[in-house]
Amino acid sequence: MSENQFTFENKEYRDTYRHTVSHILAQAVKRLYPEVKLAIGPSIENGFYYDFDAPFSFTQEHLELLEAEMRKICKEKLRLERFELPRGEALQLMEERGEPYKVELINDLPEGEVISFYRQGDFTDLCAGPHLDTTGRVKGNALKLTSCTGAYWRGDSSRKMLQRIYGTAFPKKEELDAYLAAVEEAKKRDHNKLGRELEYFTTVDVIGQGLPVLLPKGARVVQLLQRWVEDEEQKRGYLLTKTPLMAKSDLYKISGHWDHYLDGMFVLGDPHDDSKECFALRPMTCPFQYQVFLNRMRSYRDLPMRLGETSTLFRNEDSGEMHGLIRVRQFTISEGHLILRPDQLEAEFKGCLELAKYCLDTVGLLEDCTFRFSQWDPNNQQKYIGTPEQWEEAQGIMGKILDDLGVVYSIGIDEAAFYGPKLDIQYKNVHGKEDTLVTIQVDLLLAEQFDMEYVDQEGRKVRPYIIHRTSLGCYERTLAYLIEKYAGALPVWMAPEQVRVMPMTDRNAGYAYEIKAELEANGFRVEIDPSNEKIGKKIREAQLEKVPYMLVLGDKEQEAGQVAVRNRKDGKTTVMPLPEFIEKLRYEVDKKLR
RNA sequence: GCUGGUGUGGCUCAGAGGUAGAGCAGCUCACUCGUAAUGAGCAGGCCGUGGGUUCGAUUCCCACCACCAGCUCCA
Repeated sequence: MSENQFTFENKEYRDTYRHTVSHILAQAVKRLYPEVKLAIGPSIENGFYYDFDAPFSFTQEHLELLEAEMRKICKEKLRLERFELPRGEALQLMEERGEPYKVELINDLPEGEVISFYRQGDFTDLCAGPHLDTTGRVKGNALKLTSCTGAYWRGDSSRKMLQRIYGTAFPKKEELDAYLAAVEEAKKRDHNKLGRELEYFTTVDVIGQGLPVLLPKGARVVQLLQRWVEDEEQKRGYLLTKTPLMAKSDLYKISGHWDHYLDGMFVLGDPHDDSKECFALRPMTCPFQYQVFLNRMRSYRDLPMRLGETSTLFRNEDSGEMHGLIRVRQFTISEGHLILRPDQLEAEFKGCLELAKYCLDTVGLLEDCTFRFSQWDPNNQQKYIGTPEQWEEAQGIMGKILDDLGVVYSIGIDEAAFYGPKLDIQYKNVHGKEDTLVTIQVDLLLAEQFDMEYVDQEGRKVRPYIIHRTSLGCYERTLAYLIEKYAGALPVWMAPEQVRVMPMTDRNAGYAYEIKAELEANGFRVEIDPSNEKIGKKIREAQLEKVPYMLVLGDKEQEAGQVAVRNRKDGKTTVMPLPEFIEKLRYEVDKKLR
């Protein structure tokens, strides 16, 4: 065994260490509150948690008492001893100790599975291990209970909500402090805070949950991303469509949304009253865009048909789901559907992936993305349309494409759309929570529902394949991640305010306005500092540091007909003629430099 | 939807059972200043909304709404 096996560089050791700390937490809980029942307590990415069923709510005060008890347990240097029991004795032990959750876990273990326990002093827990040999190896001053919150038993929302205590632990206190400081630092980039401070968006009580208002700055960024994506798609052979934001229930009955997605839709009218028309706002664009294909009889020569749309969607999310710009009830995505001959599937899928990667790379998010192959769950068939055979076929084809393209992906079971498997491109926010940014989906089912067909070379009518895809995903969500990625200081090409003009004195105000007008005439986004326009007022510094360039204009510059350019990146000021600055800006914007 | 927390002028917060404060931002005036904070004055609040308890509530209780973290669900 080499020495560095017992450091946090080694994930296995790190997990073992933190899992042991979670046992120490459970032991502390049982010592202080014996009536509390134990559930499970694994290590996770940045620490560990343990779920408890307690007749009271844990508070910050409880956590502090528990931390103190945990430190005590570390000092006691209790040995962790593993032992195995046959099923009957294991059940008896947990029943005697009054642990119903552990009893359930044992009952669910497959026949023949080894049932192991770990004992440390007066505490024994059902656990597969592994663990450290003694609680003395845990540094008491380098562990911290970070939060407590609700969590469903076995992740099932129909079962009891338990209380989860999150914590973390490191081998040294300095490492713990550095981690906690990094977490605090990350929170400063939180788009939900920064985006409001910098006036990208706001929310309004009387408008409602999940319905953010994009303020001029946020709207500007979204607008230029949309224009750019639409142009890029046009270059790649996409046809732009504009389809309605709502439709009669009839459309959704054909698509399957009425049966599989009704809870997620905003319905206008009474779905149970057949005497009147009933509408619903669209939660997806698919059934609308298919109508473009269905407009007339299609030939194999028409395929692939690549349809793109900057599409606004409405989804009636549960009230607790909304989060800033990341999870909302109305959003706009770079939607698109490709209608294909089967032999075109692989090449077109590749084209979609290349486009998505190009878009994400250009805005700077690709380097932090991960890929997930989202599959159906054969044990949850009521969620999906189609037969197991059709699903196996679609997933088989998609898996082969992904492998051929060398995509490194994880597999997400029961993460598929109701009509097909997906490649989801995932991104984590500053809190470490992951969401889908871009999705590319293979759909062999909906063409049949909509009776879509084309005439092949032999004159036969054939069902096309369909790819559902986004290129930059949802603009609101993308904006949120951009704010977090750049801490609000967006690259010049997408910055809502590219240049701030600051007259030194009001003698220079006229000159400043001339410069501003000239820059705007060249298509740049400029503001005059609203407070410095008059002398002696303060600068809006919090926003100012997010603006890429500041032009300081005093008597000297005015007389020489120049501008003093302060670059945000290095803080340096360079004096140059305006045309030179315009050229510099134009270069950065055209090249989309970051 | 579930668990916990929060809700006081545009923002950050203080306050207390008798009907509200500070700093910053805003406006006015003065000051003409070289790259993150000039000075003086003014204005701004039905203390999230609706009920209840009370002589009296923004402060106590209930419901609802919104915001935050997490769970579940999803782009």
